[in-house]
Amino acid sequence: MVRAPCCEKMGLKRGPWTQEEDQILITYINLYGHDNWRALPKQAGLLRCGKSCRLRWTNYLRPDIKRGNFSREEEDTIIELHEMLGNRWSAIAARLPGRTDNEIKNVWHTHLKKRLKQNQASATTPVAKQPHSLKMQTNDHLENIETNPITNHPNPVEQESPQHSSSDISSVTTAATKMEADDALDNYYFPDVDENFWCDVFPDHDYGAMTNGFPAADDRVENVYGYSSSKPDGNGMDFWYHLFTTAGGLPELQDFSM
DNA sequence: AAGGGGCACAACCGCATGAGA
DNA sequence: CTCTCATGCGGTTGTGCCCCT
Repeated sequence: MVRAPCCEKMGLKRGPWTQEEDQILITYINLYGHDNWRALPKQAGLLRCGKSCRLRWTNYLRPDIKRGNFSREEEDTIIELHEMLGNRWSAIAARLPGRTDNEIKNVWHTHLKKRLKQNQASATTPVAKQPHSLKMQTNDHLENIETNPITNHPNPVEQESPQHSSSDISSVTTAATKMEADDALDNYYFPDVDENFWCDVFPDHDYGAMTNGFPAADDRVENVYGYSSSKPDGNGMDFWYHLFTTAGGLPELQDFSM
């Protein structure tokens, strides 16, 4: 398979984005969408490669991105999903509205891995209960093939989870495992996000609802997920509460509670 | 006050994969 | 069916900031 050249590096800018570049990209995408990332920078007048523009948009500029620290609930969710999916950050991100795969990847490497280590350490103490999230780091993890605690279906996914070591996360996840993980997750109710959600050009009249030049995406997000992002908790965790309760709950989560 | 180390986050790199010609 | 292109994805790196000594 011949790989397309990443970008013609001649004369293209790299490194951190400036506010001006951000604004140009936002304005262009709001007006014309991003049907063709490769052509986008040229048409928008940016000295960046399309890949760089896409990354900047998806990881930072997208209007629905939830900024700020991860809540404890979100972290717990990431840990649970990571158990099931391994290092499939995009799949995990798809289940965390407003969070990007890059963000989740970063928080995993900086916070959660550490936290799992600590849990693992405490789990080695005689009284400590074995945290659910550490099951895969032990040699007796094969027992977990029996039953997925969430789906109550036989599920080898956990067994295959690459998270064999919290300090050395392998990215080895077989295709079969991925499919099985997906099957397991398919038993959940995860609201689908229409592909067009990200591709839609914000119509001109939406500019009236823009704040500081950014389109107000809350309504769109609410419509897509069916949960209000403006609810008092502000975390959208109602969604996860609903998910976990309908799935029979995740008693293991208490292991991470404060 | 200075500087060294660690942390957090943004961005880049390269491979995988799907779509279309 | 094969080839090429565009994009998605995960791993890795670069850099700025903060804290500790």
